[in-house]
Amino acid sequence: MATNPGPCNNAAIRQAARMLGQLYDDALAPSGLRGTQYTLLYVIQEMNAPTLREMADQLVMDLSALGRSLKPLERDGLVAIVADPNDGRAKRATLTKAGSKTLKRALELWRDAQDRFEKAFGTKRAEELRSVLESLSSREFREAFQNGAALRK
Amino acid sequence: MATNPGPCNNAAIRQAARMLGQLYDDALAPSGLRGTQYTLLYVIQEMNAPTLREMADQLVMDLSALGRSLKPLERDGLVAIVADPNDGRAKRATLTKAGSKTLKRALELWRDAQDRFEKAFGTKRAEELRSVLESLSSREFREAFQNGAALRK
DNA sequence: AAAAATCAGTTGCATATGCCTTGAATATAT
DNA sequence: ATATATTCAAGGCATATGCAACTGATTTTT
Repeated sequence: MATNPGPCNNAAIRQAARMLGQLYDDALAPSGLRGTQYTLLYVIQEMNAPTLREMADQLVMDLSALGRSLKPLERDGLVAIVADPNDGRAKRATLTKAGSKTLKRALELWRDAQDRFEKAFGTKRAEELRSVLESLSSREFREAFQNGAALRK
Repeated sequence: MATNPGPCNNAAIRQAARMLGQLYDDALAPSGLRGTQYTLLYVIQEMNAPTLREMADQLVMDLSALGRSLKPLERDGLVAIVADPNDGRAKRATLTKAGSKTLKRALELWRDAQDRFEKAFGTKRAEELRSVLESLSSREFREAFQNGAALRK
């Protein structure tokens, strides 16, 4: 039974995130990227030069936090932040050649980690995990929680 | 379908943790505690003056990270770190009177948040969530992942 | 008992994140 | 066309976390 932080959903997810974060960080280490950085590069490629705002929304993260997280990647020449030609306020994140290359390399490591995850956790459970996490990250859930109301599916 | 950070388990759990963290932080705000701090106080009470090492193990977190997280609580007089009488190396975390009081107050806020969570997320789903998170945090899973093997259990 | 291996915490260094404020640019309302 | 509101990003400030190096204390070897 352990003195688990109570069945606190928040504590539980943070703990699991810390744990998994380390495993993925280790797996990606050869690429020089941390798990979070891999995600950033991936999203930049996927969204094709998104503005920081768009990226932050996509990742459900604070804009300033995102900006800071990109700094190390910029410094290391993997990401370039360029002004948006149509909106003087916006800036877009793009992958440099080195960034694309690093991402490509990291993708392989990531895939391997993902595979090991499925194997160790079980396909069924993994499916279940992603499913609940997706619900958690949804706007619907947040609103339902804030309203103290039930999730209307 | 959105450009979800790929079905990356790591990215997904971090995202969900960020989201939920904010909701719990908001809920606990009246007590002056962040979600993580609430957890620390709770664990200290639950484990009854644990050494930092014991706490760190329980929370599956880095010892130095724990030590630093306790600093603000110490500074604010909610937690006191005392030397272990039997082991010159160890230190134990204890709640001060103010700490207990704050925790008690926070507990109510937490319970409310937890309730809203169940209601918004659904009891069944909540159950599912805690179940997968617990598996994730287990030593067995970590080892299985690292060995690239399947979880024998 | 002396030397060697371990263990608990601390500190330096670095990333991850969030909130609030500020400045510049754009969009809206009048 | 102006004044006003909104939006994007940056900066200051603070917590959350991890790793590696280091010190002091305890345990294990020899």
